[in-house]
Amino acid sequence: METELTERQKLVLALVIRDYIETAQPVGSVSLVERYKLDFSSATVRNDMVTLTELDYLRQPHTSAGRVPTEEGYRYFVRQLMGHTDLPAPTKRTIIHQFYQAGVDVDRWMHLAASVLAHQAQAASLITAPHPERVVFKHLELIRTHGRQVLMVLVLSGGEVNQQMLSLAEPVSQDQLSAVAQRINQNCAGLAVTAIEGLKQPSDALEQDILKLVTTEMQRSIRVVAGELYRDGLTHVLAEPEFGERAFARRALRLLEERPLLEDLLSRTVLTDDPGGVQVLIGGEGTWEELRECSVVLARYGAPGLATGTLGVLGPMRMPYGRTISTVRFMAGLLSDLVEDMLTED
Amino acid sequence: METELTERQKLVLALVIRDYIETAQPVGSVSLVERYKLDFSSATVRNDMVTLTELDYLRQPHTSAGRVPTEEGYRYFVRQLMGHTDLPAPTKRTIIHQFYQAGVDVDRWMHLAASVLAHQAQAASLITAPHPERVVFKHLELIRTHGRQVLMVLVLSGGEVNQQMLSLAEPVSQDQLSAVAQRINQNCAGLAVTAIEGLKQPSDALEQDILKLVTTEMQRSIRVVAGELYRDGLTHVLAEPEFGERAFARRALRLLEERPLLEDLLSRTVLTDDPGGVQVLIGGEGTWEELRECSVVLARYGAPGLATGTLGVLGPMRMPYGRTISTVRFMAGLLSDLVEDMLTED
DNA sequence: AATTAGCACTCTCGCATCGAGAGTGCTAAA
DNA sequence: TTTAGCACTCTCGATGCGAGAGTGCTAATT
Repeated sequence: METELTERQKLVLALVIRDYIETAQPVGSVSLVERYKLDFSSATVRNDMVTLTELDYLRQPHTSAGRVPTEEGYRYFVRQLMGHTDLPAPTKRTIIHQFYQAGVDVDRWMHLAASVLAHQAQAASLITAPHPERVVFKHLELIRTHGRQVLMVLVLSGGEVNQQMLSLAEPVSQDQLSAVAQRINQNCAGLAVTAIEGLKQPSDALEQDILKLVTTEMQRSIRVVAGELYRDGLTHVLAEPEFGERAFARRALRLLEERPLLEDLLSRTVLTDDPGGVQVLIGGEGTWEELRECSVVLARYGAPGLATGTLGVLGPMRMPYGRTISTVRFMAGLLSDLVEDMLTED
Repeated sequence: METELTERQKLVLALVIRDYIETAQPVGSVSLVERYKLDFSSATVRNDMVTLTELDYLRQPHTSAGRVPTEEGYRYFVRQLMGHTDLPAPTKRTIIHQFYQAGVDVDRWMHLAASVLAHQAQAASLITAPHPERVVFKHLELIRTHGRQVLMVLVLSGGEVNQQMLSLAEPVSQDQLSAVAQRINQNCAGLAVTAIEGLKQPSDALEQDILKLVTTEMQRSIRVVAGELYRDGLTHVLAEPEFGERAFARRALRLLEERPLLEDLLSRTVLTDDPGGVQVLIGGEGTWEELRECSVVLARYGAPGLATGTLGVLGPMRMPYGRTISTVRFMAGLLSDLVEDMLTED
């Protein structure tokens, strides 16, 4: 088990990680005692280091170089050693300030959140828009725009709005459209997707088509990763020295750019619904080759059971976990409040 | 003037550029004659090269290395030497095929277009959504979503749709909202923004607020760079050898990531309204430090005077201009057709 | 007058060598 | 159990050197 470490060994591990995070250089026994004014000698540190190396918490790039944390080392650190840190109050105020001067547009909120997160964590950020977990039909509008083009605006529970353009087979007047919309609104208000599908279908062909589209959209909206994806700060990861090898940097950025990869990552990461819960993925966890040198800090936000989204940060494995985790946690809280606000008095 | 080049010198310049684009290596006189089986000697090529170097079309990284094109060299090449190329028919078919299997959602069209463009050009692509140049009010919907939150859906000419969330001071019923929307729709249909502002204002406070918002949105929508920005293929630029220096890559990607920079670029680039016209910006043109090693190929698309957008590609200066330009031109044509379709029978 | 062969010269790049520095592991003493 | 001492290892930067590629110049050729 993990409790076989002495207190001093834990301290050494923590300091090595801390130093390496700062300097990005392998850290040796002598420089460690000097730097942190330890009251035991470098030889002692060396002995502890061999133990830690045998346990696969540390690694040496080559004989006679300093030690570097392994993935396991980081994991142990995050789990046991790090302790809970919280964002300093002034930082919190700064974030809140930046945040609340946006308008009321959800889209802008998300952009801003991504930007703030990326800036604070000095890493790439990603956020999925909040989306309802149980979708209920609220309102439908059909608006004729040009020719046979019709705009369908579908409002679902949780404030989610889908809009989509349709091309009808033949021109229809706005009045006809309004009539269809009205009928559907009366019949379906408050129904979940299954209930709508079970509804006795009316004979009107247009109405039937529209209903089909509505249920399709509702189903699409129920998937885990739905809605828009917001990213920011991609260039931050280029600044890190571990990405001197461009191939690394490309792989990491590709993950953020290609949606299927990202959805895979988000969906395969079982996220607790616990709003304070922040997940830390270190070094791809053996599953994602693209993340070999990276870590991801993820959190779910929103109102559990009603509407949730995901937000996270991607950075180098050598990442200030304490700070990053508390930033992510704090932002998740902020966004949860926002969702809460949107849902009040439903 | 530029006609002081002999035919052979033009040929040499063209070949040097062509070779450099392929190999990314400085090209020397001997390898040039060998590679392209020229019927004059390397010494002759050398003589031409000194001329071209004096004219600032070529440059040598250091004495006794091969020649490399300068920005001026590329410009001359694009302007005079390149000749009009067109995309091969099979490629066109492929693109069209990929393209037309998207749905009818404008948002998805744009995403897809960015993706196709990035893939074809093997570079970073960017597209701005089409937006009307003369905005006319068409339709307004007000939908109560949650609590005092109201969704405003504003349909403008050209099929542009704005949606925005409002927080009202106090709760209003859906019926009241519909009534207000109906009144506004009747009064404002077909009016431009100025006409609406000149309208005698009704006494209803809510209606007045909404009208204010409507005109604000219409004004926002009229700006040159408006609406959503679509990007793709950012990682392609990392693959190019010139970005071995990470600082370069970062600067270039920053330009694409930070909206203000990008808007500056797009707005300061005077784009001809000519739909076939493709603009080529080589090496930042002395204005954009971020683009020192890059070139940008831009085109306007859409229906001039009605609704237009911009699309473009960012890649290394060492870029296959012929292919890229024809790809951009072709995509601009496709998107123009799309806009055309949306506008038919307005 | 334009082109070409020949040649000396220059500069980069890859490779090997070498010494300094940092760090380790081991052993013996405290 | 901790620590001092020491021999050993390995990287890294500097230095030197030779091969290769390319240039510029001059003189001969067409």
